Amino acid sequence: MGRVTGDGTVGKALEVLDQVAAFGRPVRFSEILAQSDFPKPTLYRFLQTLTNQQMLAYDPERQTYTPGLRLVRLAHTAWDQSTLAPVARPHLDALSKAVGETVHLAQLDHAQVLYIDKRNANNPVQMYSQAGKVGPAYCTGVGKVMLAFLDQDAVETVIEQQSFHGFTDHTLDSADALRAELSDIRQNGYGFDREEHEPGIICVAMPILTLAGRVLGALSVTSTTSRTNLAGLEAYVPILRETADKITRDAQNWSFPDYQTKETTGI
Amino acid sequence: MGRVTGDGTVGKALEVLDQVAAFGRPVRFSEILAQSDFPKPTLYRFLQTLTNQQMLAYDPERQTYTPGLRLVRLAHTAWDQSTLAPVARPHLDALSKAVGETVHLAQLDHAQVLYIDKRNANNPVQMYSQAGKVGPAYCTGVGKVMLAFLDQDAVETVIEQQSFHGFTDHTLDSADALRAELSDIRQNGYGFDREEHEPGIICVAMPILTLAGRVLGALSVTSTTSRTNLAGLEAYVPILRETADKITRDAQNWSFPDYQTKETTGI
DNA sequence: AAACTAAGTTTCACATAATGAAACCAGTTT
DNA sequence: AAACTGGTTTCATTATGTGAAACTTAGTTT
Repeated sequence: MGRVTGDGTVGKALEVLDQVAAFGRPVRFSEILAQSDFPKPTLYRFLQTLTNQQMLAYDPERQTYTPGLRLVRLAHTAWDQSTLAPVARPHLDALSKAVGETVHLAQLDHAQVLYIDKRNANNPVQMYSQAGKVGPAYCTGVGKVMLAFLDQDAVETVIEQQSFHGFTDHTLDSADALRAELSDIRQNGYGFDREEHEPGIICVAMPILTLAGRVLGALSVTSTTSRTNLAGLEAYVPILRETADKITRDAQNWSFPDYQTKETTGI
Repeated sequence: MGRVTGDGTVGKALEVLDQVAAFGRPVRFSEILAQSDFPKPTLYRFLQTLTNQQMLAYDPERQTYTPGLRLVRLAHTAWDQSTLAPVARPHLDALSKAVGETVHLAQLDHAQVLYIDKRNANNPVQMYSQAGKVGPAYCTGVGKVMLAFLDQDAVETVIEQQSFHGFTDHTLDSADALRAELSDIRQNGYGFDREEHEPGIICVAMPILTLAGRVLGALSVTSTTSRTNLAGLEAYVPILRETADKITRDAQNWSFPDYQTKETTGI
């Protein structure tokens, strides 16, 4: 039959969940239906189930669905256990204090960049708003340095999945351009975003690798062309490398999360 | 046969997901099996499906499961669309700056307090680590003020679900004690945490209500007995009330999320 | 090295649960 | 009042999920 999901009913339900999330705003049944491959009653049932399960929230007033609170609860654990964030946190704090610019911590998820943590330039942060955000891999500093250190065939798989939308006129808009850039990055050990995603926004990025060389994530320091330039950002390379190394070291050791006291401090 | 979930296969799968998350650490198949009502192969299949779907992450090295990255992605949207956080953010920033103490924004989820956002006292924040965290309703400032303004029968339902564990010797450890406290809070319009959850930790909390009086969430300012006392915290009541009012007002207006430009700023 | 054991994985007959065409039920519009 | 449109329910059919039992490693013991 038609290409669906694999993973049976559960997979299908999660597909619906993704669809709703993808709208990025409260959506009505009919809007989802229009996007969906599922027949009306099937979709209807999934939405009911997901809502029951608090994976979606339903606003009876406006008759709209949004992703539900249960996700927030679950994600807390996910963030704390399946990402670099807890290990990286102190190092990210230090880095942030040292450079005084916006810093990001990201990981690769599928073929996308997933932002895991962030410190804002000066104003005391509004984080989670950004953690969990996804972005294109081919035109962000963190994205490119992570791709650069993937193994050859993994890169190709990921490259195939990029859509190469030209955000600015500096955006690398072809697989070949990207391959060349990745090769450069591999050479240097770090990379830049030269206003490739947003005009005026530049960054320098450093991969976080295991001792064996596997990609764990990436760090970046972001600024604007009005405040500095690439040469200015390059000055941060040493401290970025240091920070990345520390994270690597901690991650390596910490990999035995031997029964940490689950809740030492109350919230 | 035995009480399960309702919501068919999807519900069961999500139950498993919760179980894994509840461990709060990477878990092996056999550990989950021990907790689970599902027979071995059934559980096995669910874990496979969830892992496939990135709702769980599997570490083949240690043979352990943890909540997966997909949750982080999804929660971002949930947080941004189904919580007070985006509306409250600027007001929370202002409040934080004004009082210089740790402030929390929370909502009620099931019978628990779900922390949605936070600003730390002085050190520039490590938020998401806390957002998504859940806590008991009966012995936190935010929990109690939210319960206080629920309608009568809703309160009773919630009270039944509390477990009344005595965290400290100030903890309200019975339904009746709690009912009395709620009545006081209703009188005053705000409430305290008198070291009920953690010794030395006190807070003043203010509900966020709709104009019609329905509970949306709660705010709190937290401090320690070494730095101040309840009278000291009470001084924050006016600014807390003001902040809560502003959030109410914005939430009321903002409820038509009329096609906001999905991504104005890149990350 | 043969005999246990425990943890994880696969099989397969069976029963349950998901499926979706069609029908139904508001509200709205023509 | 007839013809939409968006949402909900029914129900026979079928696909899917189910779990006892069997099997496969890998790790211990005798």
